[in-house]
This record gives sequence, structure tokens and C-alpha cells, in this order.
Amino acid sequence: MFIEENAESLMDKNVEDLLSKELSDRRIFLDKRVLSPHYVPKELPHREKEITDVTRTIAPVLRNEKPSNLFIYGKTGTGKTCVVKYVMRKLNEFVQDPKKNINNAVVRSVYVNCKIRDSKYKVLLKVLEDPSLNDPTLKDVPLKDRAHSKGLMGIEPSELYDRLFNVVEKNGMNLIIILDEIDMVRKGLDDLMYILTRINDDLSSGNVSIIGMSNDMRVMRRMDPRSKSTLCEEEMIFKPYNALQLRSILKQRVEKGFQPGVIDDAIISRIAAFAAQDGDARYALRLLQKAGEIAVEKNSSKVLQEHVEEAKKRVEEDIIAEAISTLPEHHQVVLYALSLLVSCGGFYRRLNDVGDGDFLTGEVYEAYENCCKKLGLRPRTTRQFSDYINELEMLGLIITRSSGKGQRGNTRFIRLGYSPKEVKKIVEKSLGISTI
DNA sequence: CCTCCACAGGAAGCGCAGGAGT
DNA sequence: ACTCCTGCGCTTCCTGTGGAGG
Repeated sequence: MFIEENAESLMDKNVEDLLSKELSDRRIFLDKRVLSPHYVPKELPHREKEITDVTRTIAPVLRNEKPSNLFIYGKTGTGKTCVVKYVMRKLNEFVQDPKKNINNAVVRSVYVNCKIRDSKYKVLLKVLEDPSLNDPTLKDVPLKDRAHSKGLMGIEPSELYDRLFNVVEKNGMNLIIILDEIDMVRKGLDDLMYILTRINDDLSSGNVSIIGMSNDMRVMRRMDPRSKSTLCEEEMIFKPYNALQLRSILKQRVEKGFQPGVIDDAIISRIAAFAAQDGDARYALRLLQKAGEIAVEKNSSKVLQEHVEEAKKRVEEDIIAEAISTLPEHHQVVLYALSLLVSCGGFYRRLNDVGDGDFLTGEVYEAYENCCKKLGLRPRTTRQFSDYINELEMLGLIITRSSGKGQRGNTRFIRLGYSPKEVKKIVEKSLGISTI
């Protein structure tokens, strides 16, 4: 009885907290949505040239001609996605207007985030499942009913091709496929490029063009030269924003997202300076939002410098924690093994006499095997392990360099990208284990 | 020079999960 | 309920590579 009452009052308190938080939220924030990385504002400062270039590239669709494929490279938070979405929105508005769309061009664009659709098959499915392709004149629309399902297996790839072909052909459609984070397509990227370009040879009306985006130049090295040249008919590079540009971007969002007078210019400059190291606008916005949240938390009527400092710390922790805890189990075990190695690595250091925190592939594999044993997992083979290492490096969670002089042959030095203590803590929490 | 070591990473194939068709 | 088919993660087998040591 007593406990129940306690629990109830605890719950009451939670609800009350939430409600009052909502109110205090309003003291700082005006509209949190404009701070989201997915928000595409009406004006995109400092990307005017990029917008014209993208527009020029895709404009031929208005004459029912196939535009060049476009590859956009730029680090995270340089506005790639934003610019492309922006142009697509404008294009869509233009096409909707019968007065402007004098050729009656049927234009559709499908946005695919390859981080989620990470294989050729999933990308094709996503394109076909897109509501804008689901033309009611098509009898063959069985995909629509299953749009909610997790995925469609058991359909032959050639059938996927046929369906895509039919949709485009029957509508004389100018289809623009936007492949964001194209470097995340692990399986069959070359194949995908081949399919999406070859379709144009078979089509008697309509066309398919591709806009690929990536923040990793290495994707080009992995690609077949032929699919590389088809994708890169046009190439663009988005440069990182400088502190000044970030400041005006932040100002724009502050005006819409925050109550007036809550954030001083000095605060904006500070956030811009932090984010300018990578020229990353997304990071800047995240800092801005977090600083605001901390101000709410601290019951402050304004956002202060100390809130920004705190926000920086928390955002960085969040980013790492999110990256690690969404990883598959064995990837996390590899990180865990590495973090343990660092904290008790003296023995290995004496043996190998290399930089502190650097370990050879063999050592890390051995540690990984041990961790698996203690966690009751079956260790994967070295071959698989090698892929884990590559994937972890791609995510920046570990840093590898190939062994130079003084070490035997063709191996790599592996080190953690972040503090081992922190990595250890995150993995333990994520996998629900206690220190081995 | 050759050979060995310790590894990187390509190719093939296997078993599984799960949707489609019957 | 059943088979058939697919993608996917994985293992097995294999070839390539660069320094160390003979």
C-alpha cells in the first residue's frame, strides 16, 4: 500500500514535470522543428551557386530529356541533402503549374537514404514503394498494399526491373532517383548503377537519372570505372561552411526557432566557431538545440556560454553513444575488446614496442575471441573480423594504419578513435554486460 | 635472390529467415 | 502447410602483398 502510494506520487511527479517542462520549453523555444536536420528552410544561405548548378543539371527534364547523372561530394553538414531537396521541391512546384510546365512533363523524384537501404535490392524496393510512383492508371500495384511490411523478399531482381521499367515507360516519366549516402550501399552498387543506367536504353519514353551523394570519397575507389563514369557525368563538391557562414545560418534558424532575445549574438558566434572546425552545419544546429534544452533544464531565461560548453560535451557523447549502440553485437564486442586491451595493454606493449594504444590485428582478434568466450558468443572467423575492422574504421570509431617499418609484413595497427573508458561504458550499457 | 610470416581481401558456397505462390 | 526463391551473414578456400630473415 505504502509502496503503491509512493509509486503513484512518483508518477504524478513525472507527469507534472513533463507538463511544466513543456511550458518552460516555450520560454526558450518558439518552434523546435526548424532546428531539426530534416528541416529544409525557404532560404538556403551560402548555397546559391550550388542550387543553380543542381537546377541547371536537372532542368532538361522539363523538355522530357534525360539530364546528366550527378554526383555530389561533401562532408557531413555541408548542405548536400538540403540543396537537393530544396531544388526538388522547387522543381515539383514548377511542374505542378500547368502555365509553367508547357511540355506537360511528368517529373518524379524519389529520395533514398542508402544508410537505411544499404543494398541494391533495398534501394530498388524503396524506389518502387514510393507513393509518387504509384500511379492509379497502373493495374499492377500490389506493392502499395505492402508498403508497411518490413520488406519484400522473394521477388526476382529482374521483376523489380520490369516493374520500374513499366512505371516509367507507361507514364513517360522523368524519374530522378536521389541516392543519399551512396557509400553505404555495401552490396551491388555497381550492379545498381548498371541497372539504373541501362534502363534508359530500353525505354521508348521517359528516362531515369541519378543524383548520388556521399561524404566519403573512398566510395569512388570502390566502384567499377564504368559505373563511376556513368554516375559522374556531372560532379559537384560542396565545401564546408566557414564560421561566418555558419553564423548567418544559425541566425536564420534562431529567429524562427527561439523566442526573441533568448540568444545573444555572442552565443551564436561561439557555436559557429565550434562547428567551423568541420564546417558542419548539422552539428552547429544540434549544438544550438542542445544549448537551448540545457537552458530550459537550468531554468534560465537566456542561453548562456556555459550552456554551450555543456551542450558541446553532451552532443559529442551522444554522437558516439548512438554510433556504437546501434552497431551489431559483434562489432560492439570488437570495440569492447579493444577498449579492454588499451586499459590492460602493458604486456602487449612490451612485446611489440609500438605507439601507445596501437594494436596489431592479431592481438585484437585474440582479445575479441576471449571476449566472445566470456560472453558466451561464438567468435567469428578472421575473415569476418577483417570486415568488422573495415566497417568500424569507416564509421570513424577506430583508426587503422598499415604497419610500416619495424613490423612484420602486411598488417595494420588498430587504435580506438575515442576514449576507451567511454567506449567500454557505452558497450556495457548497450549489451547489458558488466565488466569482464 | 627466395621463403616465410602475418595478414588483406576476393570468390564461392552454405544455412537461415522470410515473402510469394500453391 | 508446403515448397520455392531470395538476400544476407557467415565460413572456407584461396591469392596477393610487403617486410624480415636466410
